[in-house]
Amino acid sequence: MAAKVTGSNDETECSQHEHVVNRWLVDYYSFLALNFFQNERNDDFCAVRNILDSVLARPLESTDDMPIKIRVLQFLSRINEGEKLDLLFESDQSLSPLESALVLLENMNEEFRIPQQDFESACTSLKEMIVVTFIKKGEFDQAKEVLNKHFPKAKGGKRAVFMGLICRKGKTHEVIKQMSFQSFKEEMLAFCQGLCTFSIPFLYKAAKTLVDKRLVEQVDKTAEIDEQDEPGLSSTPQMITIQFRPCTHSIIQRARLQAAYKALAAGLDEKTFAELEQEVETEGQKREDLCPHHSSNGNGDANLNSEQEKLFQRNSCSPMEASPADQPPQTDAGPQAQARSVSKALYTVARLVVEPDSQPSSQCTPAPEELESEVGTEKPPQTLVVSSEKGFKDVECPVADREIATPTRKRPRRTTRTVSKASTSVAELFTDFEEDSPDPVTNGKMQCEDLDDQSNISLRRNSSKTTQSSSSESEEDTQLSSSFQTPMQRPHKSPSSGPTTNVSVDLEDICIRDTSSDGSPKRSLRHPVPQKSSTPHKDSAQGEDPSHSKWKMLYNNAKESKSTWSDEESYFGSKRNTGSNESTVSNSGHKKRRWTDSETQKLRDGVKKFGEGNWSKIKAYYSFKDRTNVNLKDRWRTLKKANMV
DNA sequence: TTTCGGGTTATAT
DNA sequence: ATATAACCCGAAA
Repeated sequence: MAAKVTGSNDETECSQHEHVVNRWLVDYYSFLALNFFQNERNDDFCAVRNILDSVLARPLESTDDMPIKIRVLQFLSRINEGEKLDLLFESDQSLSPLESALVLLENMNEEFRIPQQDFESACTSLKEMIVVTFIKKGEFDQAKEVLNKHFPKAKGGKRAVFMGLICRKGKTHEVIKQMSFQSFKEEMLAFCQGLCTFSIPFLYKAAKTLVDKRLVEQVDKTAEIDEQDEPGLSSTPQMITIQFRPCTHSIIQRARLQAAYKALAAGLDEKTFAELEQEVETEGQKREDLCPHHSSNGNGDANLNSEQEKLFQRNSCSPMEASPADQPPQTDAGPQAQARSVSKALYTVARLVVEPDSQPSSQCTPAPEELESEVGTEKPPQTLVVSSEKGFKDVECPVADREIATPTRKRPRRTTRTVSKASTSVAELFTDFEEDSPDPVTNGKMQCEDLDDQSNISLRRNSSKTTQSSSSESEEDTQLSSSFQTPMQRPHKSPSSGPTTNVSVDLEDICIRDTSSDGSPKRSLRHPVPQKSSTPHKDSAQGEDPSHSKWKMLYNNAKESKSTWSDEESYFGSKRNTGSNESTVSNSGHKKRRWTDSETQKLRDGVKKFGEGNWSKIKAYYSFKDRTNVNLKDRWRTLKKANMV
């Protein structure tokens, strides 16, 4: 807040605003994307994903769970295109969408704390689906390759079945029939929902509130209009509170409007105010027609009305406006202020949208805080009317009940506030929404029906996870950052940067560091090896892409928010622990980081390409997150020892 | 500076 | 408590 206040600078303020708004947008579209994925609305999912790419290219505030959400969406994007083997998410390696998803999954496992069992399960399903997909498409050579790669040794009956099919070039088998891609997608979705909660976004709630409000107003309007029409009013109108109910066409406003109109139209012979009004009414009616709910029974839903009224009363404006914008996500100003200011930097840098390379690094600072969670409150489901869009509908339904979603946030401070909505001022209202979120309970509900079960579960996990995730992120960046399709480039290594970073590798490094609070973008992220993006591209398309950059940014932001800055390293502990040890994490030091399959595979490829012992070359060519030459060497030694090479 | 190999330590079982 | 993967450190090239 401080920042805001001080914000003498318009520019600064604007950029800050943009960060906030973009955060809302990301939240909102992430939510929408998940719903589309869930409802099998492929086109809508892709469209929203593209929007997200664009928004992510802009500076924005991050929240604790934003990084994982982004990762999740990237992951789901790949899953969604899983059967399209011609799509490439990673430029370099021609990985199929599902292989790309696997890489992302492994990175997520490192960056966030994912319950090991869930991870293993998802991983296995994904690996099997990779093989099955190749088999179904008749790509037996690739199927064999991935089978050997991911299921090196015996792994039960399925491996044998797959191998049998591959050998005889058969595409059908009971086992394969049972593995429908649809159920696989559902499984992956369930897994993702366990990783983070896509609570009802602020914008959604705000829109809903507005819609509801309109309904109510209409009702009121009809009632009140009569009164207002009276001529007398016009005289004193102004004083009246503009504030109350302004946004809508409330009566009061009308009076003001009339006065204003008279003044402005004084010498003209345009329509009289009354005529004008008439037109408006006509329009209004038309509108009503469109929305049966409201019009038909003015007061129709009691629920709605009452609730909305509350909102309205407090808010003078449409909810949207009033909302949270102001509130910084977190409660206290202190940190926030910082965050925001930082973001500014982002602003500038960030935009690089166009060029993937440019990366702003860091920047965005995150505001940790929170998200607003909730405006919620509204209950009436019906609001739908307004939303003509299908998309919304889907969303709405679930939501309708209550929302409140509060994601888990990890952020510390926050005064505990109870969520009472009753709070008075508008501002508070929003504030509450945003901050409070603590109620997990409510959260769950938002998800669509199918998910419900899961959602509960997910919530819990999330909470723990998200937290972790925040701190952890290391590798992911890579992914995010890289996301997008870029086909080409490998990493260039950037000029050598310090020892640590070096190589082109991953953004992760970068990101993490970036996060370091300073905000100075030190490392630019380059996209090294591009890995995947959310948006696939066939080859042709490449053109734009801001996508990755955005993802990266997000990432960065997100990370930053977390905190860890200080640490230089990326993961603070992260890794995978199964959970228990945070202590370890906390240690400044590093803990041991287990090698992922993808890393191991890169190492194998590297040795194959450059020969054993040329660790520095291998490290420079491939992106290894936070591995030193010696680490590579040691890993190779381990592999040899285990006869895995 | 990079690589190697022995020793140490964190982690999973 | 044990086995082992991951990591550290000093020496050598």
